[in-house]
Parts: sequence; C-alpha cells; structure tokens
Amino acid sequence: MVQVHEDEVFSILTGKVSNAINRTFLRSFSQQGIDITTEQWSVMACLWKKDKVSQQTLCSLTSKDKPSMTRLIDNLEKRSLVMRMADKNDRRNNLIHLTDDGYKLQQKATDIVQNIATKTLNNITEDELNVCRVVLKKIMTNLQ
Amino acid sequence: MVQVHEDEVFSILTGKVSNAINRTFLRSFSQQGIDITTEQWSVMACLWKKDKVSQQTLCSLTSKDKPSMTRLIDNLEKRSLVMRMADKNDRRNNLIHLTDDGYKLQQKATDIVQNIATKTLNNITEDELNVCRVVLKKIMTNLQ
DNA sequence: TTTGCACAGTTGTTTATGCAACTATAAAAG
DNA sequence: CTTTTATAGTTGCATAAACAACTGTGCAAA
Repeated sequence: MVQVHEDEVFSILTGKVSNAINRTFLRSFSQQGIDITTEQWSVMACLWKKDKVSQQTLCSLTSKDKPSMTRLIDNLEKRSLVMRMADKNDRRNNLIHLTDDGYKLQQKATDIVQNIATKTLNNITEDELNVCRVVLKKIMTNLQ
Repeated sequence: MVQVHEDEVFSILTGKVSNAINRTFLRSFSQQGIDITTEQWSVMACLWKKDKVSQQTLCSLTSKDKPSMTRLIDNLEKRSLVMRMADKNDRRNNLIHLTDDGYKLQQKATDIVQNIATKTLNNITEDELNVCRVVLKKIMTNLQ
C-alpha cells in the first residue's frame, strides 16, 4: 500500500511537476518571441507529424476532450498557425490544416523544446528515464 | 540527447498524465458526494498536517503562486472548509484555519485518495516508484 | 519622523480543463 | 423514406494557472 502523504509521485497528481514544466515552457517560448502555450505546442507537434486530420483525431492523440480541442484550435487559428477546413467526404469533420506560419514554426519550436528537455532532464540517466516511461504508460493504462 | 517526439516522459510536459489523474480524482470525489477539486485537496492535505499557516506558506508547500492561492482559498471558504483569520502579530498575513467541516473531511478524503493511488499505481513495483520519486525530485531541482 | 523598500495578499486578463447540453451531419433500422 | 442512433464539433459554466499591476502592512535607513 503506497502512502500518499509527502509522496513525490503524487506531485504528478497535484500537477506540481507539470505546472513547473509549463512555466519553464511558457517563459522559454516567450523569451524567443513565440506566442504559444504548452498545450498549443502539443497540438502543433501532432500536426507537424501529420496534418489535415480531424479535431477528434487530435483529441485522441493528446488525450484532451472535444471542448478543449475546440478552444485550442480557436486559439491556434487566432495566431494564424492552423486553418479549419470542412471534410468534403464527411462534413461533420473539420480537417485541421497547417498554415505557412504553422509549418515555419516547427524548426524553431523543436529546438526550444529540445533545450527545455535537456535542462529538465539534466542528471537523469537513460535507465532512470526508461523506468519513468514504463511507469507513465502503466499509469495511463490504469486510468483509461 | 533525449528525443522529445513520442516520448512518454513528455506526457508530463503536455500534462497528459496529470490531466488523466485529475479527471479520475474529480470523478471519485464527485461519486462520493464530495465537491472538491484536486488542487483544493492538495491545499487541504497541507492544512491537515498543520493549519493556521499563511497563504504564502501554502504557496511554498504546493508550488503555486499567490494569485492561485488567493482563489483556491476563496473557493475553500465558499465550501466552508477553511477560514481566513488575520495574524495579530503581522496583519499582512492571513492565517488559514480549518473549520469543523474541514477537519471532518480528512478521513473520507484520505481514503478516497488512497483508493485512487492504489488504482493508479497498480502493477507498478516499489523499485520503479522509487526511481520515479528520484527523477521527479531531480526535475523539480532542474527547473527551480 | 518620514521616506522607501520588502512582503502578503488581491484583482484583471488570457488560456486551459471538466462536464453537461446543444447543433449538425451521417449512417443504420424500421 | 423516415425515424433513430451515433459521431463531430460548439457553447456555457465553474475552476485553475501565469503574469502584471495593484493595495495594505511592516520595517529600516535617512
């Protein structure tokens, strides 16, 4: 039986760690003159791999619900990084297209995130990271 | 050099894991008829250890900023779980007192969280958990 | 004593989450 | 062919985070 109190694992639960990473993330992007949030980046990262996908697909990839995705896409559209296009074959779907600005952001954003990763994961061995990967996957499975 | 794409470790960054835990948390409490959020619980957990502390102290303990704490305490006061009391020795401080309802919540809340912990950490060994604890601490240090 | 700085807390704005309720389109069942 | 059901997306409401700008209180140096 795991004891919850004082447990660093439950820093995940309370969001302590991801909030800290979020702050770092926002500041780094802001310092580089890029007006984008962590959540928006996570959607863009999906689109850089493959765009012209539905909002629902992005929901699955990012584990977010539909209302969250609607508003994220709203904000990405405001920043002219993506465009909604109705799917001709099934007009229920919005296919999300990257704009030129959206494409252009990829390299710079990826570099910044890589730097954050390096800083964040300093002094952590590959073995330790692999254990974390396994544990995080198990947690997601346990909660799904 | 850690590769960011597809990396489960970066599920922390995108908040995927803590969002999933948050959803579970909210539902469990709601099912037990308790109207409290994960963040509110994290503050209450501090107060159950020691109350009559300042908001600033709670900020440090939970790694939240002052505006966040102001609103969390607002919401906890709405739910009659805590009360703000001016510190007689230094009237800048609000000492946060647990109410009777606040005290009474402890046992039930702790049981619920223990159940969530058990479910969340199913199939994860104590060794794996310990590695995670070390890694999470290192991450927090790297970001501080 | 007064000025200035430090610290605690609050408020406003933008972005994000969860959930429920809603619209619109498509597909299946009658 | 119409009704039902499923799916995609949107909107409203409460809560929360980050940041900047603000008020109020305490303290120390001038």
